Amino acid sequence: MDKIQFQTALLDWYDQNKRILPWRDNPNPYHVWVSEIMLQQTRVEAVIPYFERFIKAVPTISDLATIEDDLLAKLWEGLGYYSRAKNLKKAAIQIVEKHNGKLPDNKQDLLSLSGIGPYTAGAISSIAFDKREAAMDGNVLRVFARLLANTRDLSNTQVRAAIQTQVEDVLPNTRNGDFTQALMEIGATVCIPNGSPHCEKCPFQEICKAALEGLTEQIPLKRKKIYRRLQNRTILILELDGQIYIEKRPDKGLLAGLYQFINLSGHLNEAELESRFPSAISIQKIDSAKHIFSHLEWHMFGYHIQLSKKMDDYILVDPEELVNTYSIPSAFQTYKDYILNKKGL
DNA sequence: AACTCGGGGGC
DNA sequence: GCCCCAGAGTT
Repeated sequence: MDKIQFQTALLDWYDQNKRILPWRDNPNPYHVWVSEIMLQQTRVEAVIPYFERFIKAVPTISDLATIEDDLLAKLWEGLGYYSRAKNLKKAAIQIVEKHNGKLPDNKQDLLSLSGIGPYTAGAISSIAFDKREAAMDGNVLRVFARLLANTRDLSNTQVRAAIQTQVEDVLPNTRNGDFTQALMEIGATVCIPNGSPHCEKCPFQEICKAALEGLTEQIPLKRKKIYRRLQNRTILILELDGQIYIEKRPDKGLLAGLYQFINLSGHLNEAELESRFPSAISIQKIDSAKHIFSHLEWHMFGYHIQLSKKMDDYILVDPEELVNTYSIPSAFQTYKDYILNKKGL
């Protein structure tokens, strides 16, 4: 199978098997950009509802450049990797100021924008502008590793660079956007990472070295295990006459700039909370919860504390307002549910 | 090169 | 539980 045959086989497969996805309806550069940012380390199925809501709420780059930070955070609530949203707005401002309000079409200028790295620059320039650029994501890496039976560690920089060159060598002279998407699509739906790949549905089953040699389970090489550090925390539903206290997280670090219930480091008992909140009318232990991040784990105790006096520094909100306007990350979902279930308190 | 940064789906 | 996902930014 020569290069032309490879391209034709892949594009034919794509034409017959591509999924209907909202960012493919009207793939203007802005839509492609937003979708690519949302799709970073995030599954297609998770992105779809966020993308549709986001485009309705923020239809253009100039809308994005001037969006209120809290609204932006709310539109990203639950999607994770929240710096993506901040960088998205930052890049929109850069585009308005330096690129006449239009997304640049070439990889180099795209790379200068916040939140756009090598993969996303290649993806946007090929998908939105049909440029002859490679976009190497986890799918493409895996597909090529299997095609060529590359048993090396794909986290290695040199191995990735070699595969990047191999991808660039087969890029077509037309339909570059479809070619980029087709490589990822076949990786996501046929040449899948977990479980067995669906080689019987693959147009390359007769040239794929991993398939021919029975190595699809061994390739790509398993990445080494990552250990998470554990943190104990105590989450407080601080209530004053049916309203709840929340606070804004610092604008750097984990869950930056999002809102949260008042919480403390460690697992506190009722006596410790009594001395810390002398104006408490009642202290009731509620649900415990665990939340897993990529690199750490929160083990949470929960307390519902009714107060008799106002507190400084914190934000007092109605339960409806808390749910409808403040972006509260999924780590606190158990305690959000507690409030919703107990509304009326 | 290693670490930070979220959350969830599928097994 | 465990793996990994249309990765980028920082250290």
